[in-house]
Amino acid sequence: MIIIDPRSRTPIFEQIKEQIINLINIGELKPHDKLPSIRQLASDLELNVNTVKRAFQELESERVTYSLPGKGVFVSENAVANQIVLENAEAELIRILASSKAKGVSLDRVITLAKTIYEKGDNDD
Amino acid sequence: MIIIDPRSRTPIFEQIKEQIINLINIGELKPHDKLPSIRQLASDLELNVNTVKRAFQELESERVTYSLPGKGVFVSENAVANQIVLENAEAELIRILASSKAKGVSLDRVITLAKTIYEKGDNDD
DNA sequence: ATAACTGTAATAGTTGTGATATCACAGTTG
DNA sequence: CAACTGTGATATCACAACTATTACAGTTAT
Repeated sequence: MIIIDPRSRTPIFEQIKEQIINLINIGELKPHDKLPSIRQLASDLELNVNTVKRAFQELESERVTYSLPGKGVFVSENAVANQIVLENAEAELIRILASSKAKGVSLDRVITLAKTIYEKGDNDD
Repeated sequence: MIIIDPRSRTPIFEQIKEQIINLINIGELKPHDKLPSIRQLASDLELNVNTVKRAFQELESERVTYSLPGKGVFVSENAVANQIVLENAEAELIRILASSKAKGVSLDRVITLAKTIYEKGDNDD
């Protein structure tokens, strides 16, 4: 369900967040679906509970999920294309785009790269 | 010449690198131009010498500059649109684009943001 | 009610990184 | 020689990511 790359510069808790959000966006997870338990996921991914907890905590603070102590963590009603997530993603993207421009990456090149990434994979047909 | 934002999440040494590279790309700094001395720049920006040193060190390892101990640091002959810098910038951009996609940012939105950023400012006519 | 699950909380320790503060060394220039 | 330049090394601080461990409280099924 979720794959972690320990060697990535992207923090593990971020990878978890990202993949859960993606699963929601592609419809693999639907509103009110139950996520794997923090302990179970930590065990499966061979991570510490705190790491998974942090990912889930941030997802909840961004209104992607809600948690019921004792029961589990669930996908929020309005989780698809979540506004807070979108805004954060765009803010980061804008930073990197400005940096790319400063470093000499052309606009055409940016668009080419974007199209390449968006075209490949993750079809749900 | 260079402006540092201490509150940015981008490390200071990265900000220095980026702005020097940008100055080179827009022609403000030309090959064999002398950069301000490490100590001078550190003093001007109210930073530690080591922080500036690190920026300059990485610029040199990326062949953007070369240093002559006792004389100073200078812009490399082939510094414009430097290959190593470009590749690093693109690698980071690709990561963020993949992340943006996962988080639900549309391709159209990416292109719009890119165009906005690339259109404004920094003209050298 | 007890066992086995769930999320939550707190503390401590490790590692890596960004940044500072200092001191020392060596080459260059006036 | 004095004053500049880059270089090197060390120590220290702060913060972030991650792990380890222990504990507490709500839920569910037997």
